[in-house]
Amino acid sequence: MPNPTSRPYHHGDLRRTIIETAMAMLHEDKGWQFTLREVARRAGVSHAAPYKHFPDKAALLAEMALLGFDSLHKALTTVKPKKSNSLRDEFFAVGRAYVRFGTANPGLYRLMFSAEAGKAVDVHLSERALAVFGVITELLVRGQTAGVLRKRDVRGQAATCWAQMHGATMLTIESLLLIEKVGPDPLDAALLTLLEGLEN
Amino acid sequence: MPNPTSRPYHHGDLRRTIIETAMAMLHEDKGWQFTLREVARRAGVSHAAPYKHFPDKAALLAEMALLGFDSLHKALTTVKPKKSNSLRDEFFAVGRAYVRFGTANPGLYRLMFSAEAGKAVDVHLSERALAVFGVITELLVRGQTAGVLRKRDVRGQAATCWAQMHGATMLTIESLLLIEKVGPDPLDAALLTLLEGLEN
DNA sequence: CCCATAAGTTATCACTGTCAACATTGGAGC
DNA sequence: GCTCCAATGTTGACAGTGATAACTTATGGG
Repeated sequence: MPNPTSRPYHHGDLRRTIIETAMAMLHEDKGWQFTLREVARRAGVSHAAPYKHFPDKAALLAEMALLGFDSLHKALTTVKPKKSNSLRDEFFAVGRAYVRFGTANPGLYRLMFSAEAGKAVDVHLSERALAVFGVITELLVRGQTAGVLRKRDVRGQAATCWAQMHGATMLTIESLLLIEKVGPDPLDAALLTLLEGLEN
Repeated sequence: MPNPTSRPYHHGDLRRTIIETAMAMLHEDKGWQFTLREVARRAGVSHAAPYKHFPDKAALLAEMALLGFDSLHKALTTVKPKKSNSLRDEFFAVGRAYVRFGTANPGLYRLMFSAEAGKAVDVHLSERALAVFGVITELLVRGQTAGVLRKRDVRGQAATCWAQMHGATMLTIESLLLIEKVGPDPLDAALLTLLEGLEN
């Protein structure tokens, strides 16, 4: 007979719970300890239960990384510059949103670009990860057709922008771009310099 | 009596051997397994021997990261543009040297900017790590005084350059800047765009 | 020559990822 | 409504890891 005070034998939606618990742990970011057993413990489930939903620790991490790319993609596409419709404003808005996502979720962001997420290449080349690249590309294409940006290879430009944003994000996360060392607002300075290198 | 065929009880220079072995393992980069015990095994020493020279696994990693920064610093300072002395050439030479260092030593480079190297902040803020930042800054200052570069806050410019190079390096290491996806030479394109954003 | 101490070893602990064997349950088909 | 199966969860085990303690060896300054 089922004990009414204890949780039922079958959890019901353990897969989601595991991911959410793991995300929460990643968010706490305590020195990058991330044990599968601790996830199970926090989810109130035995240490082997996660293996019924993920073949591997790496599989769970890969799943989380992909969710991170989805989240980042949404953060970039839902950003709306306040009033002006100028490409410059949009460029800054997207850039700030990107870095803000990273600094708000440092553990997740690190995971997304870490080799730990299984065979990293597979994760990164996933459509969901490339969607982020697509947002930048689309923005640049519009800038080129509007005549605001120089007409160069747009993939190269997009790679440049991505590298700049990724670099700024990582250096911020790792506390390398300390404000007192590097000036008042390194991000805006970086975005401005980058934009001016792209503009006509 | 000492057995002449076996290694002597005291290794003699185990600290150096450990670091070199660990560096070699990092260079092989086989999926980022990095076991202290495996290091000891390869060094032909018992699994607890490294603890006589490093208090921690993190301490060894931190030491290696610092050596990496030294190495990167040397790579940047010893680069000599072939003939021309123009700042543009030097800028490209330094940028290429930076990314080349990262792609040539992906494991080490990842470690240098990874949170795993102990309290990462301490490592990064070390004088030896900031020396790399200094190389960029010095180059920019010269460019500004020569009137080639815009006279803006040089720390912000240096941060921008560092972020660009770091981002390009990481995206290359993680196989994200695939040539076929992104154009013929994303690095040169990025450096050119960056430079044009800095120039007068 | 002696012996304190640095430097290496073995043994052990708690913990992890992973797997196999077992237990429980919800639900599809009769 | 009953039965059985597959999905889901549990327990127990194994090898491998970081770390520490207790022990052993050799080296060099007095």
